[in-house]
Amino acid sequence: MLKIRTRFAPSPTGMMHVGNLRTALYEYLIAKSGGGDFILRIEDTDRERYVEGAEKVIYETLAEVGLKHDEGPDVGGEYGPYVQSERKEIYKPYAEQLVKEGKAYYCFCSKERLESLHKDGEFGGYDRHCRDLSAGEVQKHLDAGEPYVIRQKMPVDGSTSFDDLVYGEISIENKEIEDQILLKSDGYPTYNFANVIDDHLMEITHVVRGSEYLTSTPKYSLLYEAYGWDIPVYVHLPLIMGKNEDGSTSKLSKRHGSTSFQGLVEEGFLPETITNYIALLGWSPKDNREKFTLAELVENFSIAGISKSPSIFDYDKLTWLNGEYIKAMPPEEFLSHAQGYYKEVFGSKENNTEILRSILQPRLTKFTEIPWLLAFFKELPDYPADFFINKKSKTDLQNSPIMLKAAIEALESLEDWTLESIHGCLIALAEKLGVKNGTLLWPARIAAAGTVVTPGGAMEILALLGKDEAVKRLKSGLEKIS
RNA sequence: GGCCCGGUGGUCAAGCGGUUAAGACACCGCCCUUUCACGGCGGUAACACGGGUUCGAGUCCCGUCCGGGUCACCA
Repeated sequence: MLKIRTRFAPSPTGMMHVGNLRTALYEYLIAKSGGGDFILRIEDTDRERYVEGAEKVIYETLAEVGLKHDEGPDVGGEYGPYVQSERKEIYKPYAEQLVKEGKAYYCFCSKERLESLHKDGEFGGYDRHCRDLSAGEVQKHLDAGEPYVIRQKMPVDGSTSFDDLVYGEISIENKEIEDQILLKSDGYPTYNFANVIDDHLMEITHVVRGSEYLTSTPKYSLLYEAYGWDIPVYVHLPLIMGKNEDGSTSKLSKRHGSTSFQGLVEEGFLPETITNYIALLGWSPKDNREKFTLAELVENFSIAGISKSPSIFDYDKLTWLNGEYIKAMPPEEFLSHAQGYYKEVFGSKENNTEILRSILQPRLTKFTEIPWLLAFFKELPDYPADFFINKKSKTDLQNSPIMLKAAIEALESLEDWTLESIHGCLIALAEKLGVKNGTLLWPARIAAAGTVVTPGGAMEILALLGKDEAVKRLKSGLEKIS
């Protein structure tokens, strides 16, 4: 059996959309799960849409998620060059070969004429105006230096079908297929044409792409047939959709939220979360597993698990998954992600990263939440007295001052200020006072944080605050309700 | 509009002729708890519709409806 070769063929036109990334991921998985090669090819035949720097984004994104390509513009390979603009000279002879064989022809129709064709009602394609020009006429136009494109002659009757590993056999009437342009008037090949030539030359075995290509695939097959080449295995992927505000769905786009890999990362999603999540959009493993590293995906992936129906990108589930990844992080890794955000809150002030991690790690879904989660450390919010009232903890405006007063006294005499000592001190105090822990700790936490919802409990917050600031806040809380 | 593809809870989805129709996210409730979370337990919620085929259909066939894709000198 032939070695599997798949290719990711993005156009450098901007950010890396999650749909594209998912295609790249599946191409990588198909290749790697079968011991094959994954190739990167840049398709920049549209010089009008070319965006400076977009190529770099492609390299960086692939590197960041770990989709290492075996061949490509930056790593080389035996089938180069891997940038289509550098392959420009390759395509023309192939197009001309078809002209010589009578399978393609020169077309001198102006853009205006083509446009007028579209305006007149239902017409669905080129009217083949130049298809039967005589050799003499063609030569005349050529000699006059008129711009031309080369079009492939498509069969007029019958139908063309192909097999797709996901969608099965698909058949399209040939009358639906127009005489497609192979070579544009600027000398560049069209996407469809360059794609076929390159895939053949690069010996790509599996063509993997979004299902929006399903209806144009017969055109590809017809090209392979014209050259007498083997047709590759087709694997079309269901589309990723977004949900609109009115409840309808459409192709995922900006109005649905961040849709580029970069945007999601900026929002706080980890690259491994994104990879894991998009792998599950349109594919499911045999078992019910949800968490996969890239290596585990390679092990478990199979084309049979790809579904046909489009799926909606769900930010809620992505957020949950991100939290799972955060929870599973070893302490050092957690710290390296959190450090920058700690600085935003604490500045250069030293802080107990171990306590911070213990209160943050179980509840974080994104590291970007840290600043607002910890905002009360930076500055005590102005809070109303009735925050001290809590039914479950049995606290009210009468007993809260008593609790605070007792806590201040006990804490002030505490010599070393550690989580353990504070814990021991306050638990003992509650017992001494004959109240449940909550009755003492609720007011303490409110006074220390000035907010009802906090990561961690009273003790962690007091410990992190440091003795001076902690006592100061407790006292100001006491004043508030005295 | 023509053509192509799809249609299991709000979302991701398992299911390949016989199941009480999995699981996950979200949501709700209970428990735990020094708050909110986390965690544990439980709950609400689905085979688009109509015809066939079959002893038996979410699973196969046809039609309808709905959704999406595609109809460029874009990729």
